[in-house]
Amino acid sequence: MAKRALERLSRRERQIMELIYASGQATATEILDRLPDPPSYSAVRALLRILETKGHLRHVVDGTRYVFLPTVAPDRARRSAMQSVIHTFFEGSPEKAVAALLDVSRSELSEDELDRISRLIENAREEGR
Amino acid sequence: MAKRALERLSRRERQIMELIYASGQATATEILDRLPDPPSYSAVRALLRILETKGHLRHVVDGTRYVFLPTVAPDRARRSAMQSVIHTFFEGSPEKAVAALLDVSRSELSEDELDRISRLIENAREEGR
DNA sequence: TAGCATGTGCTAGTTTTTTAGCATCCCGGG
DNA sequence: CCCGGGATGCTAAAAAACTAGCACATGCTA
Repeated sequence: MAKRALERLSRRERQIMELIYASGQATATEILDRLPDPPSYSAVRALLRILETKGHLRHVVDGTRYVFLPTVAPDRARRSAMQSVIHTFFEGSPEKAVAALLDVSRSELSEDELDRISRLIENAREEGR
Repeated sequence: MAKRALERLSRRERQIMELIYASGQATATEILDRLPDPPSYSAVRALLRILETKGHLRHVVDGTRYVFLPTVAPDRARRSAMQSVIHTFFEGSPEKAVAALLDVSRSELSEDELDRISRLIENAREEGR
């Protein structure tokens, strides 16, 4: 699957994929509820079918409904998304990205979280040796 | 300007905006060169005009050409993009986002950069007090 | 078991996006 | 001064995206 998959989707397709990534999985109704400028229910279902055809989604049956999931493993999707942001908005510089990240979430970061983040960096440092 | 501006753009519009964010500014020709599945030159120009009309871009004249720039300050755009990724892919957790970030850029992070990143976190910690 | 609520599949049609091509303008060289 | 290259503006039309609505299936409950 292409790395820049999200890039090639239409507006609605992308909105839907992002919703599903954000929640891990979703039914047509849930998506409809969360979609901005919500279209019709049918429209959502049509898009889900298209996304499934294109290979971006799969579904499992839950009683009478379909629950949709990304075909790409969450972990892969995350890395890919992060890499993409670093490239597009931070000139490829992880450092600048971290700065913005801290800046954006400053207010909600607890001491504990900062500790854990520090530790992540220590680990990275050690593995780099 | 809406925070989720990128969300509402069409496929091509978004591709172009991302290119321009990535390079800071660009001419029609440059964009054409970098666009995946490149359309015609005219098509690119039409899209640039639309983006300008919608208020996402502005241009300055450079000799005979137009150089296009985002109307949103880079800094704002960055934060907004980062926030968006954290929300969509990391359940709103900055910690998870940092983890992925380090993971993705591990190979290219020097000791120095890790130092500077550590310092960023120290600063955040102090300001939190 | 009939009726209702909630699902899905599909098709046809509208709307938006995307595209190409032509007319025009401006600059620099011959 | 006249021409060619390289820009832009605009419009019409092709292509893609998006949408609505109908037909049918399933489970629940009165």
